[in-house]
Amino acid sequence: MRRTERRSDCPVNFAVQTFGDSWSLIILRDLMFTDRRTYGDFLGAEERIATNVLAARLEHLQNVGLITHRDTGYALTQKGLDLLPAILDLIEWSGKYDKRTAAPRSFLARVARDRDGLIAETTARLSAEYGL
Amino acid sequence: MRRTERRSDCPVNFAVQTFGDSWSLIILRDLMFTDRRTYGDFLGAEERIATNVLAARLEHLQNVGLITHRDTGYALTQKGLDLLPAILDLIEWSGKYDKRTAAPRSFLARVARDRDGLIAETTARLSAEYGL
DNA sequence: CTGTATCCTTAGGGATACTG
DNA sequence: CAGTATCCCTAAGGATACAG
Repeated sequence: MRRTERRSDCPVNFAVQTFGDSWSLIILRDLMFTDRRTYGDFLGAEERIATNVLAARLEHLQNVGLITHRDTGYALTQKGLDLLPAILDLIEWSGKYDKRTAAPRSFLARVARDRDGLIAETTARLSAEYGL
Repeated sequence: MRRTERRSDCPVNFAVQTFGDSWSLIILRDLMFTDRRTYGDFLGAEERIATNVLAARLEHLQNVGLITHRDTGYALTQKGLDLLPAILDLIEWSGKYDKRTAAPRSFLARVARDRDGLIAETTARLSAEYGL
């Protein structure tokens, strides 16, 4: 994202400019689908983000209101949790087109067959954990 | 995307690394929701992409199989069209959180109330146009 | 353990002139 | 109209040492 000013008021552009870098979605994924919650946890993720980059992304995600920082670690905000449907769609899409995908077949099946239920269930669980 | 090798087989990562740059989704948006189909059309979009960048993104999107190039202009592939649900979710999310969003209220209302219907309708229309 | 601070590199992007 | 070709530049990312 070279240009810092908003390129347009298009909603797709808003999304791209808000979390369309190469690490934000990875961190949100961790907060949604894994038990990683702390700085050290995120560093342990398979993708091997650099320490300074992680710090920068965490700060950015706080600035745009997608996460907060508590004593227990980082937490999703409602705004961040509201990206769950979109991210599930991305997972479903990748599951369909990436032959090497690590997404469990059972999970992909569930997304395809019961997307709404999965969203409801996951939202409930995460809302409880994050106190939303 | 500094690292060119795949960072992991996580489906979220696959999506990020496939179209997670700052222009791919803008082009896909044009092919889904506007009548822009040609190089010149894309250049005319509000976001003002540079000519060389556009050419590079169009080539990339062809390489990853999201679009094709016909005499009539660029077209979505099935793989590209399959990103419609995710993009609609992003639009819905931006509509909710971006005060300045240019997304028409009527469209946002439709997405919220009848997402499945909207997807079906749009998919049908675009499938016909693109011959999928 | 949770970050900062540095230093460095490069891909991505921006501007613009040009070509078939 | 549909791109190429250049040149340039900076933000994003990577590596690693250090600090509280």
